[in-house]
Amino acid sequence: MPKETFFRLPEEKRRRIYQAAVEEFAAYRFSDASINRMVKAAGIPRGSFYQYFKNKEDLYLYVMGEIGKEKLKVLSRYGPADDQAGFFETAKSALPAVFDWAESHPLYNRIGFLMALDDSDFIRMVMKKINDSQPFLRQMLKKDQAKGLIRPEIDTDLVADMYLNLALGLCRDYYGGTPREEIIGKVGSLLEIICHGILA
Amino acid sequence: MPKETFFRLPEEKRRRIYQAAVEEFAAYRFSDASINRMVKAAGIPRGSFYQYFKNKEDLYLYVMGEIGKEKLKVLSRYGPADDQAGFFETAKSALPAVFDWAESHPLYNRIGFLMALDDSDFIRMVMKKINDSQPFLRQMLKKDQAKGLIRPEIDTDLVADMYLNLALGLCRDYYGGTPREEIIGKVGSLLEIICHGILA
DNA sequence: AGCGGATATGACAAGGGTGTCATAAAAAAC
DNA sequence: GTTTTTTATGACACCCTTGTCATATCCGCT
Repeated sequence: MPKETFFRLPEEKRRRIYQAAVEEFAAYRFSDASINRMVKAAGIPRGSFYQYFKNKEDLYLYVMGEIGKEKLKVLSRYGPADDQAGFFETAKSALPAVFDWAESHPLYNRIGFLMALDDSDFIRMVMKKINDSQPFLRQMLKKDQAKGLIRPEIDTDLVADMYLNLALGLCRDYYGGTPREEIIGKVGSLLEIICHGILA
Repeated sequence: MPKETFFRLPEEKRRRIYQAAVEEFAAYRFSDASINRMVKAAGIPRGSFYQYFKNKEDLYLYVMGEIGKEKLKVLSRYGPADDQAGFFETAKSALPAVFDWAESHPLYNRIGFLMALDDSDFIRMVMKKINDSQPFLRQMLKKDQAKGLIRPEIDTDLVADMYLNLALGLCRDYYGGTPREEIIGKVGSLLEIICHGILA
């Protein structure tokens, strides 16, 4: 949690600092991010930073919190998913929304991606917390299986991990320069394969 | 390539340096590895290192070369895979060999794993070189498709990427503490799902 | 105007990293 | 034994990082 002083700052300055932090964390993994660079970009003296935040971890958690808020706001605009829709329809229909999110918040998206490349204890902890707070995917698969849509011997949690892993790989391709159209095509193909692979 | 001086070194010292380098690269990604730590572990003065190697990149490439040699030696012991065997049988039957390799060369394996967490240009280049030199998996899938074992509309290169990505994820689980038996079970299930997903 | 708390600031300490270089020592050649 | 070549070595210069702290400045209140 940032210190009180930070929230008492004039709006403009606070935004400047936030922006610089986001850019730093989108350019470097948490472990490689530098407060020196960040304060320079924000145009504040180094000492001030420690007046606003306890340390780098504190800043990171604050940024993650803001990203979470924004994500919730955007996703809620897409309305609650059809309660009866299965995993595949949901995954497919959510694709545009996911891409819209990624392309309208490229920096936020990059921060999320870079988390997967960081093996520090701190980031592991953060990722675990985020994962535990988003069990939608897993529940949806379990529901589909209960309905008999998915073969009973399939481990749905494994499928969820599979999907998330593959998504991460595609995300990497995306940052490697593969164009959006191609990625969308690949996601479709992957879903198709998994679909064929687990359906009853 | 190390400098001539390095190869003229007494066997014992050379091995000591190599061992320290392997341990350093298995403990830290290339970008985070420190020559300071390495020379300390090897018990040689800092200046000597630069007498043997041009820089960290030079050392890394040398280690990778040695690992490659060792891998080739071990894999060739398992004999050439049946030329008629398809992707799934091969992948399944190769599982023990892969695990044996990983468990008998834990440090080498860790180095390979850590490469995937490094996004420096240098490591990207190294990974690309390694990937391009091992097209077995891709060719095998194409052959299966030509035989009509795999549906014609499937993009086999995508399947190869899929498999490699998933393997990487499981590797991560492995280092996260998931026991060998569980991983093997998961690999089997994943192969099963992909199999069902792409077979004709 | 004067006081006091909040804020701003850059120097500082202490640690890390890399690569170079002059010199010392050892080895080899003569 | 002297000269030449090879190797060994740690100090050095320069870069970076984080977190602290004494001091300066600002701002609101009396």
